[in-house]
Amino acid sequence: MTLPIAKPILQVAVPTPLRKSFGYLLPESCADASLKPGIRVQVPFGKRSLVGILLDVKHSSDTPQEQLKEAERLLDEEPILATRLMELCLWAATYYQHPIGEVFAAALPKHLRSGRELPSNGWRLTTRGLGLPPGAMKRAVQRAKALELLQIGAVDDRQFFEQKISKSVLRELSKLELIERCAVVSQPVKEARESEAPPLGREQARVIEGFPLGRFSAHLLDGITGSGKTEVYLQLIAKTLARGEQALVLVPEIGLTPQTLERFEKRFSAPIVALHSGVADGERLERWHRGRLGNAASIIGTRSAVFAPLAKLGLIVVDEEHDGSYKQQDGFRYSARDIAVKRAQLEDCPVLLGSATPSLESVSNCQRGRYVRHRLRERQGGGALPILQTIDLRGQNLQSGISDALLVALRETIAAGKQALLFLNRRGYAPTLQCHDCGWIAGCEHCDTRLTVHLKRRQLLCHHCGFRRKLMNTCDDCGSRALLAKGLGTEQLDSFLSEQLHCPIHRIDSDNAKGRTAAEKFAQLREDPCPCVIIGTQMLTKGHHFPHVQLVGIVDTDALLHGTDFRGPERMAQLVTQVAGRAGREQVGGLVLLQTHYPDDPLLAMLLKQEYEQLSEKLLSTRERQKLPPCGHLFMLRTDSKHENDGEGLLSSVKREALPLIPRSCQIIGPLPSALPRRAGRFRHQIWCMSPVRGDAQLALSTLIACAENHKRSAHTNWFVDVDPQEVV
DNA sequence: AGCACGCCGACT
DNA sequence: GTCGGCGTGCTC
Repeated sequence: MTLPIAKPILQVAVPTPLRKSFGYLLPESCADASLKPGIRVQVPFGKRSLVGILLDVKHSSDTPQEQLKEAERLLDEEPILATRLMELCLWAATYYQHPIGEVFAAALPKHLRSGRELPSNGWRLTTRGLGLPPGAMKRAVQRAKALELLQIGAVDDRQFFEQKISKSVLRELSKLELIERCAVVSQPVKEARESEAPPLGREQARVIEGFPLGRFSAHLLDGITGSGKTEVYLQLIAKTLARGEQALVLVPEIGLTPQTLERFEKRFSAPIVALHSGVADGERLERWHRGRLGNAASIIGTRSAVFAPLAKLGLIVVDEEHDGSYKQQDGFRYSARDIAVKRAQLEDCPVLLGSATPSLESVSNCQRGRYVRHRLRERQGGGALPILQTIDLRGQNLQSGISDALLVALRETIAAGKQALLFLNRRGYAPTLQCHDCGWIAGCEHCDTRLTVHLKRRQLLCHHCGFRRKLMNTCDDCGSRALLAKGLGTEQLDSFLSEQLHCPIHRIDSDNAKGRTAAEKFAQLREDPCPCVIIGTQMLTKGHHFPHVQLVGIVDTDALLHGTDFRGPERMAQLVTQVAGRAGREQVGGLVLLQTHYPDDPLLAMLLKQEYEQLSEKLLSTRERQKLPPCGHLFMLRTDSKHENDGEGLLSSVKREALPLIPRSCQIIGPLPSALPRRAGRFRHQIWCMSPVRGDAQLALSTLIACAENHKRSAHTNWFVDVDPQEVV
């Protein structure tokens, strides 16, 4: 007697915001297909047809068999996601409690999500080609050579090129239906011919020599600006390539400038592939595929590149690991840095997090022995550290936010033929427009915020939602013409300094320098040592070198001092240290001046000593006392709603229902309105879910999610979760 | 999130 | 009469 063989059930991750996977029957026509997890499956879903990822093949299902639909077709023969990437996505879906289908969608290039075929990169014999007698086409030398090569199996384009078999020969064979295009896995490019590796410093050499490739370990490269972190990355990548393995390098969103990429490309003969938001979909698929097949020696990319496939991953580098842009701020809110560490674990390779100002998360991981800490305290090329000083603003005369002392310092710097840099984290001319007669303030129609004055554009702009209106001449309320632009922005600094100083003023902010323009400006400032003033926002801080800058001025230190959330002091310390690091790299006597009304502030005092490490330990002990991240775990359930009280109402009832089921170690705080209660016309609220035990916080969050899912969905109220939130405002 | 169903008001 | 507004419910 034979047992009835149960029909296989395909468990599929479907791109939908539902937190589950879906089961499908295997169509008869695919009965003999190989069903490897990681292939794409086209499935009916409601009235639609979607591309999902096969997670598993089962023989039973929770849903009754008769409710299962048949899958429409299998889109791949071989998995497009390797086992380890599948594991990584599954882990991320659990860790971030995010719908599995959307996690997979985030890990795939758009073209693969929409069901397109993988690009072909080689040739294989057709059935007819396989049937050819050995030694066929003896007289057509080139064709015979091609067929000979193909006897072993599929061959990629690069090998034909190396064997000097031309494309036309292959095209003819293809016309004869002897060969066809296909996707081939090729060997990673092994030759890592390094060029012009500069001599290493003692500290750098120690890191590289002792670095354990070949198995999982996590490392923090804690190196002051100018200490040569990038050189350490490059040499470790070289070692990785020499082992026949590939490297994955993550950089912050703005860090992947053409110069950065160039530095990597110049160094290695092996192909380096860049993945960032500027790469178009078609090209992205091409590059993604090259990594998967081993044709790319390394991938360097921003956040989403953490999911990029690499056939033989041997090293992951996360540069400027403290940078906030690694955390996605909408939809699937993952941290690429944290996923990178998990990925290294799954791939069994080392991960190196680098920063001059490590996040408290990483500092804490070092203290707990989870990461190995490597310190680089010497500046390469011997550049001296700049001197930090405060300018006490109390009672001082200010013009456009600049004190006389700072103005003098600027004049002296320019007179000495050097460059100066001013940091002000506020673009536009002024943050407020106020009526001098009645006190009216120009506010945004859609947000609880003021409109920023942009004088050159004659516009008022909301920096939160993008709302704009023409700069008016009269007050909306009383019609007075006495309108004052109050407060300070980079545009105003620009025009003030243009009057005061007789040198070029370069403003670098997103109004003024975007994309290519910014890159060109950076390049120009790097090359040209002529005296000038560079004014910039946060854009300045992200890893750019300004070798000729001698003076750095932090115009509004107090704004940084009074940050909005518990990460404020940490961000302040990182920002000031990073900005200070722009000074004096190749100059002696670099000077950083911080304008402040609070020269005695303890945080500032510590910053002046330039002991970020001690400072971060101090901040960490404060977090320890408050049980805030990374010393406690923080998850949030957030809402945004059209009507003021809907979100809060939803959160209150979710909290009430969930509370009895929540672990004792958990603290549930809220619902609270967000610091900017209304943004882009929507009201925002949140619940904090905190516990010293991660598992407990996770459990509490899933309870909250379960309760939220039980509420009927309203068209006007959205809710979403944020695990390890970056901004708590 | 889509997408359809279904129930009410104000148009040809 | 029916076009379309959005509240409600479902997706293997």
